[in-house]
Amino acid sequence: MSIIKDSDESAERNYWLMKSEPNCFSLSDLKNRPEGTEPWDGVRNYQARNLLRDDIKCGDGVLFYHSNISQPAIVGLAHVVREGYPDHTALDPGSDHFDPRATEAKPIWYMVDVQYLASLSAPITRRDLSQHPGLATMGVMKKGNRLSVQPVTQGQWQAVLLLAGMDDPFTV
DNA sequence: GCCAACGTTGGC
DNA sequence: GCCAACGTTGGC
Repeated sequence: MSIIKDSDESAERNYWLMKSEPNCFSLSDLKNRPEGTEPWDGVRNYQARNLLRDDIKCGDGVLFYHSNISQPAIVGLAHVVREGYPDHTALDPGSDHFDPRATEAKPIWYMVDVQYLASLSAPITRRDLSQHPGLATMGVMKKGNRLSVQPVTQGQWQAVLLLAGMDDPFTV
């Protein structure tokens, strides 16, 4: 929530960073989905669940981050096209993300749908981030941080786009 | 492959 | 409610 008074709707937009292991689900996997859209399922962490269920809204911007590889990096942009709804993979005994405690009435786990927007012409690596004063403080850079969905400030979002040499997809 | 950091579980 | 044990994440 911005404290700066602004009648522009863009002031309502929030920004997030979402991690994915590209061996599991990469940015190009997202791009190749129908409509470039995919449910962000399988999150099994309560802090991230709360964000998915309560805070992440349609139209929010997403930095797509590849983790657990030799060069972890922000690789692209996405946006939220459907707000928090029950993650049905928790109910599926055949799913890797099955949770026997989850029921239709009490789903426990939630997800959002994200849609591909753009790939960065060059990934922004952790080294790049660490050398940028405005980005070195990002949550993803903190040692031991393993939140797979985490908030990003508008300033960080803009700094990433500036570094990437891209126009903000949300500005006209 | 190593290992530090973290979240969760479960005994008490 | 405490806390040790454990499993997982994820950078390096």
